[in-house]
Amino acid sequence: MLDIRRIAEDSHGVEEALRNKGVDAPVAELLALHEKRRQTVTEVEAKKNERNVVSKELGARKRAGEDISEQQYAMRELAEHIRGLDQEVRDLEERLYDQLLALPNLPHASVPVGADASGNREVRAWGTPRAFPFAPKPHWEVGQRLGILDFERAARLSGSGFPLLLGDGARLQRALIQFMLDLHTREHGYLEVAPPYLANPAAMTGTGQLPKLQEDMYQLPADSLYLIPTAEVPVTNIYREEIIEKPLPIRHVAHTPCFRREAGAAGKETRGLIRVHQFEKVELVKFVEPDRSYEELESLVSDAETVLQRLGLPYRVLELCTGDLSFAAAKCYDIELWAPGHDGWLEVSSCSNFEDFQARRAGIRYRAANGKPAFVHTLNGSGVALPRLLVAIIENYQEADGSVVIPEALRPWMQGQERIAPA
RNA sequence: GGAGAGGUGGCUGAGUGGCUGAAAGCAGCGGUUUGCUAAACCGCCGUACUGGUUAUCUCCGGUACCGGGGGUUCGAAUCCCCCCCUCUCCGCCA
Repeated sequence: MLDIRRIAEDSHGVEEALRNKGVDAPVAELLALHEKRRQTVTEVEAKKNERNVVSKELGARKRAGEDISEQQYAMRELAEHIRGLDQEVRDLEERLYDQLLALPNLPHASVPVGADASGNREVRAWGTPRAFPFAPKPHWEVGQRLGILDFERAARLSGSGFPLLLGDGARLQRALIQFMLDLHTREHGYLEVAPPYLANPAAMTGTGQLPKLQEDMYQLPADSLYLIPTAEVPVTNIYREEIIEKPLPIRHVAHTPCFRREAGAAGKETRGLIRVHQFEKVELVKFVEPDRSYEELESLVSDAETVLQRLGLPYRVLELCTGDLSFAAAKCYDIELWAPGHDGWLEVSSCSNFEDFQARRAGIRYRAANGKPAFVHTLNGSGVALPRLLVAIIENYQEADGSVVIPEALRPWMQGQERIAPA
């Protein structure tokens, strides 16, 4: 959520920043609501002061045995007036709040201006795609022949877009999760957490999934809960409505399943494991002091990159332009893996600095150097998402005979197994 | 799911209609004492909104907040209603 006072101070700057993100913000209307609310609050508070003063006086006179029924009648009218003004303030605040909740975050000044993904900038690339002596196959062919992926039976269970891993496929995924959790906790200083997979509307609003992205989520209306689309939601909301007293930064890593409806998506970009309704992900989340959040963003990206480097998978890092930034992000890097069978790049991580956007929505604060409460900056990034990581491993490490070599760095988590061969 | 108990400031814990933004203790901050540490003593010590003042971190007021929402009353932490959460017991269950 944006700070209405910041909008008031620099309405033109805010308008332009939002336009770069492709949003036409009703700034004038927001400011009018804000001003009207302030006036009404001032008015009702004066009335309440009067009520408090007179009530105290009436109490004393009543105890002294005076007849105060006439004044009580006048006070009843005052109370009625106050009730009306209170309602007016509530209405104004609700309208203002709803509008502010619908506004996306402002892009950071360093973010390149652009309308869509074509404006993204490659900041670096790592690794060299392997030269194949044969035509590399897509992962769904390799995986189905190995018997580690079964899309048809999965569809019978749940519908299309739900993965079913079998045997060494399931085992490979489990090993990758362990490998990543161990890496981030032992070498990168993250504290592992195992959060709930269902979250309430307040949590979803805190991180920015609500109100805009309601249609993208699986809902459980009987219990007013949503299945989490990412561990970002439960982990970031751990400190909702708190003034964090422990020292910052706080770095958390969590492995969770993620659920996304992905309504409308279909075609080449969704084949096999590339875009699914349910997937596993290891997520990194940070709570940091505002003046350190951009260096923490760089180290976050680097922590995710380490996973791919250890596994020997070629990737590139993109800096997203203003038009491609997600709703809540001020700045974001995507990491994309090379997938030779798919013959394209696959996003496996998205590392964002939300600055105080989520913190303001969720009420996550810390004590600044002057002892006053202030909003933290929140960041998160995948470290990394499993299905596309599996795709990249299967496609990059496939052999002519249809087997898949297990990356050396992963073998300790696979009890030394070196390859997945046809059964 | 059923029955009961309870939700007060960072923590513990008083408070059943006005004298309570809230006793007391702990923790924290500042100071005195001290060779250092500790102890002792003194003071400070919630959040948000809002008016004025001021150099953005100042100062002086006001309003609201004792799980959330609504109500009764001139006046509610305190009385009533609904909801949420925690604990105990029973039931169910991985």
